[in-house]
Amino acid sequence: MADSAEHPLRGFDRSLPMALLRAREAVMKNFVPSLRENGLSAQQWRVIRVLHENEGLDITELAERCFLLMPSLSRIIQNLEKRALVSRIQSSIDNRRSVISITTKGKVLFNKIAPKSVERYNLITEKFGYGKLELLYELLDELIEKIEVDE
Amino acid sequence: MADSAEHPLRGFDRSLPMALLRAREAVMKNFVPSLRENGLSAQQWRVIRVLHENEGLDITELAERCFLLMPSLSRIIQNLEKRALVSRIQSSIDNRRSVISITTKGKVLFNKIAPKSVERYNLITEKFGYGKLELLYELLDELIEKIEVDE
DNA sequence: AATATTTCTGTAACATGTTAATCATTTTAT
DNA sequence: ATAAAATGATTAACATGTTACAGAAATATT
Repeated sequence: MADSAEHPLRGFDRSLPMALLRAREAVMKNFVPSLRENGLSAQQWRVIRVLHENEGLDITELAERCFLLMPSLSRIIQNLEKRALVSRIQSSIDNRRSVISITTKGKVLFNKIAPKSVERYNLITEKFGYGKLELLYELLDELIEKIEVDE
Repeated sequence: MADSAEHPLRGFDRSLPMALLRAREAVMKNFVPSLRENGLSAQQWRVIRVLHENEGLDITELAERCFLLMPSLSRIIQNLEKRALVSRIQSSIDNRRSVISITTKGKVLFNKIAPKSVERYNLITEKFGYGKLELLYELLDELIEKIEVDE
């Protein structure tokens, strides 16, 4: 009864990855432009934000927390470094490792953008409802957790 | 009381876009490899899938249904066309318009991959629970709807 | 100590995301 | 009918996603 013969492929509009993608796009819309005004992509903003929360991370750790793959992050750091928004220090203990930090200039940019992020989040909370938002977080966390068990 | 002074920027781990992205990645993991075995990216699969559901779409319509931007879709179609998985017919009514259809070869590939997609979906349903999954869909739909009102 | 293995990081190559610009074809306005 | 505006699709240019590979340094094994 649970075999695929009785559960044909869901209509594309009802596929879970698409629903998640659409929701993400809706949430990000109207925030990306304000990032662009400040010369940042969404991914660059992720890096700045994580480094602001947690100064001095090696690139592997940073990739995990930003949920970026190493090759992408490698290029992003090179870009941000050129613009002096982050700095790189070679570890003296382990010569393979680089430690990345946010610069003062990066912090200034963070402080300029952060209020817009908060504003966006507050608007969404207001429109959708605090309780539902919390419920959504719980469901998403549980979904991830249960999928990733023995996988 | 709802001003940003009392609601500072959420920890990055609790940001809604990240939660949605992580959930999406978890859902797609272990399906992308089986696509790759068949020489398709996730986006190419989306196009094949939508064309299988709905044969004969112009590129603008296809972009909307696949949730792809036109430049991406334009390249993807060129790729799939070279591989004879889709075909393009110039509209005789409107010379600007191209109508894209899935080929027999494309349908064969679809039928090869679709069961794996169903299998993946069934596994997730089993692990997460049917009721919760439906609830998640409803929440995501409502989130999108409420965000997009007058925006 | 010498070798093998693992780890950290980077590069290569190609596909896609994203904004802007372009080009041809319709459609609208005058 | 003609000029202006809108539309469908593509290309350009750059950033990122993704898999595979490579190089250097640390660690483990022998």
